[in-house]
Amino acid sequence: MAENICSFLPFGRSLAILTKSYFGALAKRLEHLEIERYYSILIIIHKSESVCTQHYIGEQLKIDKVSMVRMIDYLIKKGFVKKIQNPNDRREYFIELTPKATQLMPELYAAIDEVNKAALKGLYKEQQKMLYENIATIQSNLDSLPSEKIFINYKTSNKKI
Amino acid sequence: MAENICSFLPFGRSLAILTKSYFGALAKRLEHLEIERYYSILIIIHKSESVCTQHYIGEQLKIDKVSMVRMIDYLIKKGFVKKIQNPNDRREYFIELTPKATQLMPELYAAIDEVNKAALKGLYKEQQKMLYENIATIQSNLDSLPSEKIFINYKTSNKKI
DNA sequence: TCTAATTAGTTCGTATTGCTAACTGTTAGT
DNA sequence: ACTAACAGTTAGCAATACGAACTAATTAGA
Repeated sequence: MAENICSFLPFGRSLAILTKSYFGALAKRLEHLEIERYYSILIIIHKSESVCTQHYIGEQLKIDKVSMVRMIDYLIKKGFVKKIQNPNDRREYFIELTPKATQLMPELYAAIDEVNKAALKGLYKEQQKMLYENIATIQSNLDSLPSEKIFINYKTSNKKI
Repeated sequence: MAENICSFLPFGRSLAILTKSYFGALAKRLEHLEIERYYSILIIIHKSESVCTQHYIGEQLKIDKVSMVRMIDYLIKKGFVKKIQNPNDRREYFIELTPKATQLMPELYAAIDEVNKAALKGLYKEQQKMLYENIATIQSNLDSLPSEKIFINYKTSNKKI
């Protein structure tokens, strides 16, 4: 088509489709691992310089606390994180990586790096930098707008394409 | 933080959060309308130069056929589209906008334009153009990677933030 | 022509996630 | 001591993606 029909769609629609494709590729790249979701939670914990509560993780990833409970439960069940009550504030629990998860992190970073590189192929370093900056700008613009909460899910299926 | 923790996350995570924010803002901007979802389906139909089958719409928006059934049913129930069996291939149904939907389209485009403008505020026209191009490039890169199907949902809630 | 394969769309069941609301236990403020 | 706020939990609802099985219609092939 001369004028792609997608150019009329809301900007966010392009992003949604892009996001979907990205996580599809990442899931494929990581399918040999024992875990197929919640990588970002592991990264937040791993990269955090301090201890992480569920509240903190949820804030970073914009995940609500109820969903956080479910996700952390899953990660505990899989043996990737453990929950340690903060003795100084017993309402909180510190979420920590198990050795099993720690051991897995380099591979996770490598996979992410690989998919990022593949996704950004053909963009000059300058363009990549600008892209990240623009995304940050847009995020900041949107954060200042009135909005309704929106629900976004990612779930891998077993179907290969 | 000097080095934002988010910079370590998969690129797609930034996109996911951005997408979420975008649709939150758009939903807010459109909350006075009688419809709160599936705008993109209406746009695909409206902008298409030919008739639209469910199959075609799903392909454009990367929505699976089962979900398409539900969405079209919703739009029919709301009186925004109607389904007309193709006499030349009675397996197919053409999805068409009702006058009610047609009448609503200008406002929808205006709202999208407004949110897009707000989202892209601070980016020069050149940068915006580059952004769109880069997104298209990345999409094309990702389309050529092996992937698993991924599930993405958007649902507005009633909670205001 | 007759049969098999394919296609458009539907229905059912399952899984995931976000939300609200109500709840427990803990901490902080007055 | 009493109350409010907070971290996290639980239960239930809604929305969406998926696979599988299905119907009806069409197309391809022998």
